[in-house]
Amino acid sequence: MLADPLRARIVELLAVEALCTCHLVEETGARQSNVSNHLRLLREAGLVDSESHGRFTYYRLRPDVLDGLARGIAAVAEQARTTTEIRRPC
Amino acid sequence: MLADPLRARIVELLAVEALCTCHLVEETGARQSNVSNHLRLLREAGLVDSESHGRFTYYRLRPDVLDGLARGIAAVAEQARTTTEIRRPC
DNA sequence: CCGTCGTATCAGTGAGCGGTGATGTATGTT
DNA sequence: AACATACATCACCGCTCACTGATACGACGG
Repeated sequence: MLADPLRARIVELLAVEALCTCHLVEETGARQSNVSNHLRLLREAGLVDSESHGRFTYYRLRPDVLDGLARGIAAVAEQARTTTEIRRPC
Repeated sequence: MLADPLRARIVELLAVEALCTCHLVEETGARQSNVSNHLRLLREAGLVDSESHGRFTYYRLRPDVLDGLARGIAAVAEQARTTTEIRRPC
């Protein structure tokens, strides 16, 4: 999900401030339909919230979701760190 | 990277204990070549370490790398949380 | 030394995904 | 009402990538 370059860039930009699609199109240099498609995926993944203001649609990140993701990875890391050195035989 | 189901499963399994390829093949039910290919990617990504023991190759997670990943995501979340509500005009 | 086991590598294949252009849909402006 | 703007959606194309089967290679046991 975050592996895609354009999606990662969008997330970076949204981390700084809430932006609408046209801003993201400017900043990334990507086509409008392309940006819109990625925003759709991010929305469906629950990573961003969209808010309509007239003709504009502002997007912002959902820090709680990102935190949950970070926590999940950190938990795996922690579990790996406390791994017993006993190895299962083949 | 972690989005792939099989790769995610492998990481989960390796979080519990160090395992060799044959174990991962058993546990996941995937083909040996498939598992081996994914382990190659995980190795190249620096997420796992491999250690040869005779015919066997044991894999273990690198908690520091996972932690770095988690920290990176948490940093973005934190930045997003302190975002000013001032919006750039269109 | 030959066969088996554990693993890595490779070419081929099919599905999924990112990118594009065209079109649709509101909203705002004149 | 007519038009422009901001955005979403859709069908199509091209490429990447996960998966497979075959093959190669080293390690061990007979």
